Amino acid sequence: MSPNDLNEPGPSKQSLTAEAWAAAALDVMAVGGLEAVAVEPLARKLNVTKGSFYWHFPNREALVKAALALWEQRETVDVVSGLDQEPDPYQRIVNLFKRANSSHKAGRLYLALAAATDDVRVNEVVQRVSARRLAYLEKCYRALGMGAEEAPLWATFAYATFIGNQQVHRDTPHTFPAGPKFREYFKLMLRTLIPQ
Amino acid sequence: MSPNDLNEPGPSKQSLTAEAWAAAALDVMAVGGLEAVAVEPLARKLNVTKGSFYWHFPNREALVKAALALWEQRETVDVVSGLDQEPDPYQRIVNLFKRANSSHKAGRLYLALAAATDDVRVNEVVQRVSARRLAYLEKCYRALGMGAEEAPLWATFAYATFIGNQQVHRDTPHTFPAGPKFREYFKLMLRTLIPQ
DNA sequence: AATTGCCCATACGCTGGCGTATTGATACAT
DNA sequence: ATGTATCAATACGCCAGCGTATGGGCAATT
Repeated sequence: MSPNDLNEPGPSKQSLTAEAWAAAALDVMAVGGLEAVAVEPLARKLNVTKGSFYWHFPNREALVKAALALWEQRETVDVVSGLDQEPDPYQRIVNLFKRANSSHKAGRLYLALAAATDDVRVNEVVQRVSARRLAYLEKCYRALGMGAEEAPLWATFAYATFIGNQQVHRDTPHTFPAGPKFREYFKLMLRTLIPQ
Repeated sequence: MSPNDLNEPGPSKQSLTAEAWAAAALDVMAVGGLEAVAVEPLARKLNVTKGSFYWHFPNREALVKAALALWEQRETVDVVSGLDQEPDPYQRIVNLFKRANSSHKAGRLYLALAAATDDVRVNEVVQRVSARRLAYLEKCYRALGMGAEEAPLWATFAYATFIGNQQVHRDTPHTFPAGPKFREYFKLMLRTLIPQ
């Protein structure tokens, strides 16, 4: 969303907002997981001290909550606004896949959050977001003329595949198809996962 | 592997071994991730003090290394020994899928490790294990008569799908197909991912 | 009986992150 | 100019986990 002008150089005498803290929390979460959302390290990264933090938030808990809320809102808005105006259901699924395989950062963030589902609050949010995505996919498949029996299965199948792609791409970047190979791979997935 | 007789009741006056510590480390890792591999909490769980731990290991680092080695060995042995004696390549892939969707614990463990790939040592091991699995899958597809161009793509596709299944199943257990639905889902994946 | 080696308990200091309390600085309003 | 609200710095105590040092129990050996 906001191209973060924080980090090293940061004069940026603009006062920090709570949302800026939440966004920064998501940033580090994408790299270091939930545990990386720590007050003092974050403050250092933002070139302030925790004195600032505890003005905006009562405690670390609140920051995590805010970050999760921000993430959920981003994801939900993304899905609903961007994609739903495409009339063709086939193209809608294609767009979903494109999006999933493009924004690296969002992918890493999802995986980081999904890895922290031992935390109850995280689990709730991840479940909601995943359920929404699944429901959306199912709707697409039904719009393609698929029955109420098959559609959920195909939706789960497709969703699992593109979550798995993010995972595999992150874990073994070397073996993951790249360049022209990727375009082939992409087409293969599409024609396999969208029966018509 | 070993049905852990540790935990609460534990009289078990058998002295602990380094491998027992490593196994316990993997256990907690499957639930709480890499950060959960902490010396003192683990010692409590094993009904000893860290005095024991620091006899077997020089430090936490060594424990993590040992746990990773144990995991890699388990995974590799699993893949090579159990599956490779099946002659039919089709059935081999089926067995792989069955295995992936059966042992919950192993799945959670993989996801936990994959989530900690910011740690260099973890990343190396995960990469090796994933690469081995992918290579194995590719060999299966080639044995099915697939060309050197297509086989890696299908292997990646299949691997991503069953990694994604573990992920989705963990993150949204409610929406994941269960019981008879799952058998349908399973068959759908098989006939889609194994062209013949 | 004494010794040696294996395995673990206890006690200690160190570090990093959490949360609080207090003070400081800048902007804006009056 | 002076006061007030907003945002941040500093200093403090607390806790949990890491690593060390040292000693204790309990075999097996001699």
